[in-house]
Amino acid sequence: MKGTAELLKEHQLKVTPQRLKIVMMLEKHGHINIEDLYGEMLKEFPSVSLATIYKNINQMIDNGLIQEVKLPRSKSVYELIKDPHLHMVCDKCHKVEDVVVGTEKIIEEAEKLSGYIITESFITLRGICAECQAKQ
Amino acid sequence: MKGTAELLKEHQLKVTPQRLKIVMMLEKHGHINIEDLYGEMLKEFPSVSLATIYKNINQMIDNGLIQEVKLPRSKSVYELIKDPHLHMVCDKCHKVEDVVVGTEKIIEEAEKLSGYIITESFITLRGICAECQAKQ
DNA sequence: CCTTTTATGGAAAATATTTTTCCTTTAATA
DNA sequence: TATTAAAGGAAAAATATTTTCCATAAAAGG
Repeated sequence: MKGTAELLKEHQLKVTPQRLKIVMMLEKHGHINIEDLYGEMLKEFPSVSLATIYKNINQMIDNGLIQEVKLPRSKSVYELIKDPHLHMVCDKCHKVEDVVVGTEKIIEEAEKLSGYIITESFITLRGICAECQAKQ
Repeated sequence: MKGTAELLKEHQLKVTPQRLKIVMMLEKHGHINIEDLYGEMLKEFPSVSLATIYKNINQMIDNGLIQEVKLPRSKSVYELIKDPHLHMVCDKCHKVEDVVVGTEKIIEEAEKLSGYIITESFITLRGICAECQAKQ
């Protein structure tokens, strides 16, 4: 397993305590929004600034370490970049999960119908997660 | 064909000149963001307020007439609600187009893998449109 | 039509979100 | 260590969105 500090260095980002914490939060939660990230950061760095959060998130995006995930009906979350996957959002508990599903069929059909050459796909599915189904 | 005023009435929205213009812009452009919509509105209603744009857009969303489309790397656009479709965004000219593609396969596989019951899907594909390919 | 009711539009203020500036401190590297 | 470049934090600025308040306009009934 790759260390968090190494991950930062590989993306040309100096290793600072704040950045380590941000990446560790992403590793732990998978997906997190600015507000929640700021709240968590405050616990460990009581004087951290929202500007620091934004500056770091934007740099991590620019350097290809993380990406923004725009979700229907809610604020964007951020995640470490990994193999292509789609997102599932639960309408009840609002958790976000990754799922790896083959998308070649859809992409080929869309290319054929539209004439586009497609370079990237963004797929989000809304529904009720298994746990919330069980709770009803 | 259905009149614009009727469309508003069907969604419990009073017919006002400003609302007619907003819906006509959506009918004409297909997709438009707040900034561009405001710019177009100003041409016909020089004293229109951005608050009016936002209030109306939000009401039209609440009443099921339009929906927000969140796009990667750019501002949200709005569109009239119609049959399910996915969005294609051109990296060169930034236009947004609808394409109707069967998504059952992906959704079934995602449901099976995740245990979710899926109620809605949001798919956006990035690439180069046919016209921009021809231009190179 | 005219009146009444209720919602809308617009101006301004308020709130929320994101970015920038400026200066001190810290990380990297020699 | 000493040096250099970049990062963090406070505050302000910029941007985006929502709310408030009131005059006006749309809808519906008489």
